[in-house]
Amino acid sequence: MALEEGHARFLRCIGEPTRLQILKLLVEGERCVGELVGVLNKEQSLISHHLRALKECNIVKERQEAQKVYYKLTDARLAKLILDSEALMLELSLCKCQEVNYGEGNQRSGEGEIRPNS
Amino acid sequence: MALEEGHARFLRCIGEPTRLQILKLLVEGERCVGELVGVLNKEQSLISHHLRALKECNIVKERQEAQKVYYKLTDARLAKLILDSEALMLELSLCKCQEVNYGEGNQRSGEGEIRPNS
DNA sequence: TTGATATATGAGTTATTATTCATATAAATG
DNA sequence: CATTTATATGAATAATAACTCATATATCAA
Repeated sequence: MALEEGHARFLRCIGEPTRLQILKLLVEGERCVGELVGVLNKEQSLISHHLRALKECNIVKERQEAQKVYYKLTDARLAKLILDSEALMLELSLCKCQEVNYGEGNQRSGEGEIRPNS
Repeated sequence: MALEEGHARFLRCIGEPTRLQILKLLVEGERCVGELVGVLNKEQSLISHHLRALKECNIVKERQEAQKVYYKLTDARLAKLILDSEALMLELSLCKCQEVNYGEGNQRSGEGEIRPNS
């Protein structure tokens, strides 16, 4: 059962919304922590914690440049896995979020942009 | 962010050791609850709860025959995803379970620390 | 009908994980 | 040196999720 434990741990590590957002940005290329914080508009410590979780699973690796730390995927096949699983989820309506519809996936959050709810 | 939520939910649904064990059996073909309970040697109610979770995510579907209920994957691509992600996990040593080493411990890591425990 | 078998369910408890807050480290800059 | 900028960390709390136990439902067989 050890095999399933590692496998499960890996899938759960990917399977968290904020980490998925991070990973989808890293699919496009290397990003430093500050960029991720800015784009995702979340607390810096939260992003750091999630990056650590990803690093501990060998899903991402880091590279320091001056004060900044850049992260990227450890392997291109991870990008494929992430994108493929997303496509499959959508196509098979797996885990449909009943209260939300996916079609409007256009999040263009700059930093500090706050939308008044209507 | 709704997209990532469904995606994450799906990955977490797969990413649980017992559910993965179930799924890997279903990759080979349809199984009824009793068979799963017998093979996995876990409580019947636990297996039932996990099957329900998988069903709610549309990952498996059921078919009743007499008293027995047979489960199978809803789509063959799920089997591929499960097997591919396992292979990738093994190949990249993602989320290595500290207490067990997977294949043969033949990985010569550059300067990585080899910590059998943490 | 009764009893046996197969599966499902809900409540309660425990375990795990995410998030925040405060603070620490570390590199650059003046 | 002190300060600013970028990132990391630990403790505490909040939110989820797994598991067990008791029990419910449903089908079959006598």
